[in-house]
Amino acid sequence: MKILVADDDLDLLGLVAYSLSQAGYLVIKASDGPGALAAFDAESPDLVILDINMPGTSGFEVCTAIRARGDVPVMMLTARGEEQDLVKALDLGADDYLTKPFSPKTLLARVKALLRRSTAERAQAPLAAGRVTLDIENYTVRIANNPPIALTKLELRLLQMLLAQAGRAVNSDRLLVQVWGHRGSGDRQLLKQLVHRLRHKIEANPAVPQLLQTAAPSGYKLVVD
Amino acid sequence: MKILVADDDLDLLGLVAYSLSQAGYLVIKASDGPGALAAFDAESPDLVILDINMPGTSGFEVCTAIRARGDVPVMMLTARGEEQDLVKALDLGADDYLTKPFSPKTLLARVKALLRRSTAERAQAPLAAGRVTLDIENYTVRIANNPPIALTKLELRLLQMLLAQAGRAVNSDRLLVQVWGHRGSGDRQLLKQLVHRLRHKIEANPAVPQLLQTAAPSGYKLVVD
DNA sequence: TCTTCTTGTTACCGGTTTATAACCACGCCG
DNA sequence: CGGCGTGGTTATAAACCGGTAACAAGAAGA
Repeated sequence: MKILVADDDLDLLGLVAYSLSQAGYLVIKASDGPGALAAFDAESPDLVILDINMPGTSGFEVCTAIRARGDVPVMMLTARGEEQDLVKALDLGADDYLTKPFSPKTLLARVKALLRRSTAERAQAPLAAGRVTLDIENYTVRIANNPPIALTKLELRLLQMLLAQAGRAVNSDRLLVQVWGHRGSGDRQLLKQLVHRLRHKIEANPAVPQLLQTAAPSGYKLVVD
Repeated sequence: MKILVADDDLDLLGLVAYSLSQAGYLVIKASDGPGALAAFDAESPDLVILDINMPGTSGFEVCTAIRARGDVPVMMLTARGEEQDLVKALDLGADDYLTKPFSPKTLLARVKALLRRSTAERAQAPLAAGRVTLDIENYTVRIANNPPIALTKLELRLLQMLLAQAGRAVNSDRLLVQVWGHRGSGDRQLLKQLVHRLRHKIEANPAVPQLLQTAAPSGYKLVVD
């Protein structure tokens, strides 16, 4: 998870960045408004933390600009007792705010909550690579421009795993665990069957697979080109 | 918009309720945990404001119970300097919190932000989509220009959930939780029956559903054209 | 209280999906 | 050549799922 932090107070910036990176987040720093926007465009972070009081371009303007670009969650930082700011920030579309001073613990808790919420909202984007498009919601695949093909639960999961590593071979044991869970590990027959059925669905000629190919020495890969 | 407020401090409860109702919200009050849950089930509010420190059932427990029933936004109230509580509350799935004492202005700003976010998330779950119009007050649906059809409580909730995601498939487990709460989770038979009964009410030919269709491999969707 | 409507429970049917087993073809290596 | 491991295929059994019916339990209203 990538987090953009913008604050002109370099001490605070360093502290916030340190706390976040300790917690495993990748942090991008900016010390003014224009810098924050440039970094936003370059890095497309998953979350933005903005100080309201920055010289030049204020946090408000940056927030507005970010809102215009998409729905990345934005957290505003404000000095204590500036309720005006807070109301304005939330009206501009900020998702949360923190009043300085705050503890790293609080920061992390709020960041975590925001990220959880936003990833939960997305979650349902179609997964695609090359000519293969997977519609997880409707349990269908679409190859090139052909009509969508209905999939079963297991077929979907197998394709999902292969698509995530599109073009590269995925080990059989790994697939077994990912599709069936640990229960099925070691049972190659399950995978054989599933591949067989899936090929009959998605391949023009199942005997000579173009998409779902066998990869030596023990695995499969999805060729998407 | 309906807001449920639960606090054992009756002065504060009154103050909060007054501020909110002045702002045009419909307020339901509760002074303890069990009362809050009962009111929640009876009124299905759009937002819940919970004091953490209540005698008997704590705000945490109430919060957990509400999370289990759906994704209504929850705001927690906590006394200053209780960061443990705050972290715990957010981990339990609370969406926001306020530290006492707070001004009515702050309260309203946060409430507004939470409600805006949740309604945006729900993709403005309306009472109507395409030719299907749901009258929640009167427990009726209207299909195209036909006369309204009376619904039971469960039928209404099911339609409400499907209508909110009109056209898209909704997972059975999700429906079970949303309609029955966690109690019914895992019991597909309940859903089967409800769908069956509902189809007999709203479909011209229940055997070939045009509106309430089965979505592979485990869900239903409302087709509204 | 009695009656009616709603909801929950159990059972069964037919279809699909998944699991299990057996068999074949192929390449590898002694 | 012949065992052995691998992947592909076929066949069959078991599990699961959705739809339906019938009935019991519960809630609501007269």
